[in-house]
Amino acid sequence: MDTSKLPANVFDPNCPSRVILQRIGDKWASLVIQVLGDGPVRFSELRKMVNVVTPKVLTQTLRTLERDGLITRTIHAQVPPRVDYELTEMGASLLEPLRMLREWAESHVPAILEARDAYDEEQDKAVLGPAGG
Amino acid sequence: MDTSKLPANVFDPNCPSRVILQRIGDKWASLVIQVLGDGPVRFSELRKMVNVVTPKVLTQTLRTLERDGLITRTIHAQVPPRVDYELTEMGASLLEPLRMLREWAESHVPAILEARDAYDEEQDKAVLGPAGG
DNA sequence: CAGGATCCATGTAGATACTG
DNA sequence: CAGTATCTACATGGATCCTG
Repeated sequence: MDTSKLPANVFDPNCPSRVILQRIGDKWASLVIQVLGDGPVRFSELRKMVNVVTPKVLTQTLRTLERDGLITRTIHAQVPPRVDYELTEMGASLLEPLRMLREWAESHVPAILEARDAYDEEQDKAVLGPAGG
Repeated sequence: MDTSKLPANVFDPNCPSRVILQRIGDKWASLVIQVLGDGPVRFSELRKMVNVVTPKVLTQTLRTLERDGLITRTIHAQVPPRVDYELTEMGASLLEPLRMLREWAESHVPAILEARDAYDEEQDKAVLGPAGG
């Protein structure tokens, strides 16, 4: 495949654009981004919104996002401590494609569930044999 | 959480729409879908396009996609054997959101790389200490 | 409040060898 | 050609405990 004309190409295993797609599939990253879409949120608020994530994992997620320039981390030197996370411009620009994907996902849930059901039934029949039903 | 009014919600850990997002981030799934965007492709062709995937992993990916109703698997009873994979209508409908995401990813690669560089430099400085530079 | 450190469970990818 | 079976390696997520 000739990819010399392209600045980036997901089909190239060495291309960083690959990791971006995987960032979207990250269990928490895309959720965090969407939560931050409404404005800055502090750590504890973030935890409440995604509900069941441990601080370690949330921190990991946030650091990765920060490193990639998608969010900023602002420390308020106060008592009690307060740290706000906010989308950067680049992070905000991801909101739209992400929203489309989320809408696709949410709207196709029933169809996918049906497909799975049908598939699993076929598999069961096959395992039981043609005379098993 | 009361989600009775919603058909689906990515913020609910129990909602299947979550796994869809992760399917997008799957190392091979989204690539396969995009390859199949041009029409049916057989197993060996698929392997060549994504190049480095082992048959086991590719099969796994394809089965999952098939189970979710995103692709179909057609066996041609011939010698040599031939199996074609093809997008379903639903699978094809994922092409658009996926393409947008891919474009976002590919176009933002430089900015992200820069952000990482900057971030890593800051970290190094912090580790060395204020008098270390 | 906002994490860091440590240990553990799991899932997913890959290597390798074999089959219809 | 198109897979399946088995084993291994590593990344990711989570539980628990501790700190500025």
